[in-house]
Amino acid sequence: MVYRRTENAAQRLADKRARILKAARDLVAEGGWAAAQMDHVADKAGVATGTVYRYWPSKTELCVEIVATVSAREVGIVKAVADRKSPPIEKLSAAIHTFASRALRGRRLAYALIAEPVDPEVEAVRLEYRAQLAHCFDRIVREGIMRGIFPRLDPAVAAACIVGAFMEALIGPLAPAKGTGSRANKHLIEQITQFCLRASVGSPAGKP
Amino acid sequence: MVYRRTENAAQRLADKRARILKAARDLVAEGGWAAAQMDHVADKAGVATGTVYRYWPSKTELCVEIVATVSAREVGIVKAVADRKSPPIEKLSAAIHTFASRALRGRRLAYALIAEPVDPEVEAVRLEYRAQLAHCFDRIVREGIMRGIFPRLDPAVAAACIVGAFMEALIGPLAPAKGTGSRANKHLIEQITQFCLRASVGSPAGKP
DNA sequence: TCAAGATATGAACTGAGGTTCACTACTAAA
DNA sequence: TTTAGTAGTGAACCTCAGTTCATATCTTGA
Repeated sequence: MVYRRTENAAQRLADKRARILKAARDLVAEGGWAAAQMDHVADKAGVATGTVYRYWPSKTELCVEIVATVSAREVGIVKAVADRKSPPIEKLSAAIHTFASRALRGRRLAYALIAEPVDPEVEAVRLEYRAQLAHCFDRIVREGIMRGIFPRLDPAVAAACIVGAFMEALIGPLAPAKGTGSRANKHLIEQITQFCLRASVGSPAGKP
Repeated sequence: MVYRRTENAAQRLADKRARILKAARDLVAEGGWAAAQMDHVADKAGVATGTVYRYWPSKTELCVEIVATVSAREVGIVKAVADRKSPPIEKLSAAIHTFASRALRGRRLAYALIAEPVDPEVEAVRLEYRAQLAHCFDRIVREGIMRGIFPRLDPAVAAACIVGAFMEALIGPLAPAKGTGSRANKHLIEQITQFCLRASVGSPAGKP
């Protein structure tokens, strides 16, 4: 046997996989999926093209992993907000606010994950992400209706509208891209939150 | 000179261009941009691949024309609603309703035009379309605010939210695709309209 | 019917990007 | 210091889709 056959072997392999994954993720964050060409990924990771294929079986699987890891994190955060014991209105506000500020920090990546189509296999994971995100809002809306706080709207449609609204306003091509200042971002997030709250509750932040 | 050099010559050319354009548009409507490969377009139009290039200089220009013609029609319709002399609330409701029912009729095409990215040149036209669509809503919201009917929301953000909301709920991948029945569609459109109205006005259809 | 230009054809070309593989360089046990 | 096995390399390969062009076919005025 050669090379150390210790627990480190597996560790080293995982590290390298992660390094390549990070390189690819960074490229997507900079220029979307189009920027994540395999030779660029290799360059960014500081290895040769062929080496990438020692750690990832195909570009598709690499992309799937990017979507899976990043979206698991984001959904987890929003889900945590939805699981709180506070009133639905507060939860809705917090969930939108949380997601929005995080998405704004990495607009390009958020856009790639949410809106930019890719090949079918990656697309499937991406849609799962969107569905989970919508599901978080669906639950909040249901709770609000059950408690008689929200009007009788269709929770599924409302959830889709909420996701669509902040996606478009935040990271969509119509989003006011100029206002990259933190002040402008704050305003943007507040406006979006108000919009969605008013749509769900009938008045912003529960103040009628 | 050969072939009739009458006013018909130009007409025949225009007809053929249009026939190819329609073939391409139909393909996009069926399977999105990916389905609009040049040889498929040629097949659909009943000509050879090379013939397509006698009438269209490149795939890009063909796609640009698809986006331009279809979106000009849709924006025109929504704009007409926004230009009416009726109260902002009614206009907003009508604009969403109009756009939504039309988009539902051709979901795949609407999705391709609104959400599916393509190559940069086509993208530019596509963004112009979205911007014009948002602009219609921007104007309605502004008018509502000026008249003191709508709360003081940022019209640009609200417009983006409205467009995003109904896009996502109507034709986005999260849209309830199963409910293709006209009853389900009616419900969907109503819910979306209510959502956006409540968000802008504070109560659905102006009934507080 | 014929000539000449217009129109149509589709096989071949081209470039981009994902993938492979014969080869080199390295590591560590013997 | 071998040496067997592992990691790394990058040029070559393959596929796919857009584009071209030499050739064939058609149309109309003479």
